[in-house]
Parts: sequence; C-alpha cells; structure tokens
Amino acid sequence: MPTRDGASLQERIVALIHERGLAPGSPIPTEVQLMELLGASRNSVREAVRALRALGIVEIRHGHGTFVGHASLDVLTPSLAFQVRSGPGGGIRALRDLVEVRELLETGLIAQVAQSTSVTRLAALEALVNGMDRDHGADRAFHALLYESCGNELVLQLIGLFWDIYHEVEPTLGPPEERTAEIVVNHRRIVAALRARDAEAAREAMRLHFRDVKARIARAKAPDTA
Amino acid sequence: MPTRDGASLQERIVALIHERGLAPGSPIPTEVQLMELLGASRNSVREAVRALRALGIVEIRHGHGTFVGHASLDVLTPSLAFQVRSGPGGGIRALRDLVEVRELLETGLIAQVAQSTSVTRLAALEALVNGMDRDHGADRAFHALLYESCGNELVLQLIGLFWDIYHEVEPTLGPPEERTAEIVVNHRRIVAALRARDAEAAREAMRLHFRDVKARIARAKAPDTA
DNA sequence: AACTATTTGTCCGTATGTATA
DNA sequence: CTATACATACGGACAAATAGT
Repeated sequence: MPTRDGASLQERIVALIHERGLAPGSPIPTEVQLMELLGASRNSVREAVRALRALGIVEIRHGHGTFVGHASLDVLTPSLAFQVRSGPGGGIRALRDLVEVRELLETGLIAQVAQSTSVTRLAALEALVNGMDRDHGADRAFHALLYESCGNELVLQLIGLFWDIYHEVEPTLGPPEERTAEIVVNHRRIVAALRARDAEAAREAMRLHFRDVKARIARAKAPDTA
Repeated sequence: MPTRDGASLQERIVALIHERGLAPGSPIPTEVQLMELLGASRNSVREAVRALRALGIVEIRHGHGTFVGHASLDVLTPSLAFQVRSGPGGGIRALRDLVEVRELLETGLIAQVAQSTSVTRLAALEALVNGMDRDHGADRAFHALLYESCGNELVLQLIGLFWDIYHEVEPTLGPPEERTAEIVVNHRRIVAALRARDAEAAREAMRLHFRDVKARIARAKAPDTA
C-alpha cells in the first residue's frame, strides 16, 4: 500500500500552487518538501515537476530552486513543431495550414493597425524593411512590431510562434530560393499602405505577401511538375 | 565522464523518432533500450519521457509500452488555462485577447465556409443549434463542425483549444448569466446566412455572436460601474 | 485459468554540479 | 574560500499492469 492517490502528482502540484495563491515567479516548495507534502518519492516528484516544466507551468533554475512560470504559448513550440514535421507529406500540409492561420490573423489585424500605429512606429518598421536583406531576423521583428499596437499579447505570441516554426521547417522545403528582393518589396508595400492610412490597401498588400509564401510551399509540394 | 550531451534528452528522443520515421501510434524503444541508446540512466530517461507525454508527443501505456502520440494541442488546455488564470486582473485581460483571436479566426474563415459547406453539414449544424439549450457541449461541436470543411487541421485544434480554455475560465467571471436564448438566436442566424450562401451576412452574424461574448467579459471587467 | 515474460511505476540510497551566503 | 542548500544524475530493487503461453 504505497501511496494510493486518485489524482496524478502533476495535478496535485498544480492544485497546491493554486491553494497557496502563488503568482508567477514565486518559489515552489523544494523537492524534499514536495516529497513529504505529497507523500511521494524524490523520483516521482522529479518526474512530475519535469512534466510541469515542459508545460511551462514551472521554471527550474539549477541550484537555486523551482518557481511558478509566467511562460506563455512558447510551450506549444515543441508540440507544434513535432506535429508539423511528422505530418503527412513531410509536413507540407501542416505547414500550409500554419501559414493559412498566420494569414487569417495578420490580414484580420492589419486594418486596425492602419488606424492606430504611430508615425514613429512606422519609421521603425521602415528601418526594419531596409535592413531585411542583411538581417534575417528583421522579418520576425517586423511582424512582431506591426501588431504591438493592438494590445493583444496573445496575438503577438501566436504570430511569433508560427513564424518560428515556419522558419524552422522551411529549410526542408528545398533549395533556399534567394528572393529577398521580392520579400522586401512586399513589406515595403505594406508600410506604404499604412503610411497612407489605407486599411484596405494594407490588407491587400498583406495578401500579396502571403501569396508569395504560399506559392513557395506549393512549389515544394509538387516539385515534379516542372 | 558520465554522459556528455549538448542536447537535452527530450530533444534527442524526438530526433530519434524522426530518424526512424515513426508514425503516430508506432511503439518507441523501451526504457531499457533508450537507456543504452542515449547513454543515460533509467530515471533520466523516464523524466524526459514524462515531459514528452505532457506535450502529447508520446503516449504511455502501463505494462505495455510507449508509443508515438498525435501531439494534439488539446493536451495543453490545463496548462494554458493555468496561465490565463494567473494573468493580470485574474486573467480578464488574457481572456479578452483569447476571444479576440477566436473572432479573428472565425470571421476570417466563415466566408469560405459559406461557399464550401454541404447541405447535409448545414442540417447537422441546425440540429446542434436545436439541442444547444439542453446540451452544453453542442456549442463546441458547432464551432468544430463549422470549420471542418476548410481542411485546416491546425485551425480546428486552435479553435477547440481556445473554446476549452474560455469555458474553463469563464465561470470565474461571475454568476452564470443564463442567456442561452440569445446564444441560440446568434447561432441560428449564422446557419441561416450559410444556407443563403451569403458570405458577408455570415461574417456579420459571426461578429454579432462575438459581440455578445465580449460584452460578457466587459461586464466582468468592471462590475463596479453598475 | 494460471503462469511467465515484458514493460512501466515507484522507491531508496548516494554522489556530483551549481548557486547563494 | 568555505559551507550550505538545492537541483541533477546514477544504479539497484521491487511493485503493478499487460500480453502471450
């Protein structure tokens, strides 16, 4: 009769966090304390804590302690990346779905961006476009900065997440296809529409941007038709 | 010199799954095999596998073995619900962001649904609306069925995930506010627009639906203004 | 139905690396 | 620099669940 418990250790630890009202960043009882609190061995506690760490519920700092995590949707990254890569057709299908979601979000948001974004932010966006041929990460920063004014933290995290996964899987599509020129043109068109405060033009510019991205995926999908 | 490894055990196990081309459902090496494959002790292997299980990447069946999972995003529901609850203001802000994303996705997709959905599916949607006052889960099934014809698995998972999180946190907003009548009306309006193949009307009906949801959140945000 | 082999679940004890005081 | 507290890692042992003989 070791330790009959209906709920899993993970759930009991989460319940413990809620009961004590621990806010993100607060320290969690140490492993030995959890051992006697939950009546489990060190190994069981460690396995449960590792699972919670994977879920972003806790953060572990070696030699210091375990703390409540304020982590975000970043925990979706390994799961989504795995799903995309192991999907049918080498994940082309999943990649198409992912880009489609990005397009839905960005074309839906760009209208309110056209009205709310400040001129200083527009200048910063312009600077990012100018450095886009040199700095590969400028593209990610561009899309992040674009929707910062919306005040929706979740959207920012989702768009960043999708960008990361796409650029993690994208190399498997085939040869690099250096088309930075077109990419820069597409982004410049978006900024121009925003400067003109033309919501519909901005949305159309965003559609053109994603048209190119989807075309790249379609080429990889059927490379034998050439 | 125990086991020098740059990558974490989790990542190495995932890499191993990809190398062997293991499809969801196929068995992965046993713990003992993983021990010698990765050069780690059983406890370390177990901790890594538990973390992968939390992410939905593997499924463990006691006494049988460990298998590749489907990495469906809904395993992350408790984690994300926890994060939303821990957010500032009791999570009202995060909940508003979440509903906003749902609205972006659904209003963006409903147009192509109006064109592609079959009449039999419309009948099924109608049936769900009719049972919505009795079955609380009919709402979730409605939104899932709605976008099934789009052929985008990621969107389905995201909408289901967000629905689950919202309805897990929503009770903390305040009293239940039994307004099933209005909810049914809103959904019936959507189906009617779809039957007429009127994309713009469907989009407007969807906006009205979310207008009510957002109003509920706004009421909870400032209950003292009454 | 009973036994056995395989596999995961839990536990104990111990040693090591790391950050803080 | 030393000491303490903590997380990390290892190895061995037994219990519980499952599948097949």
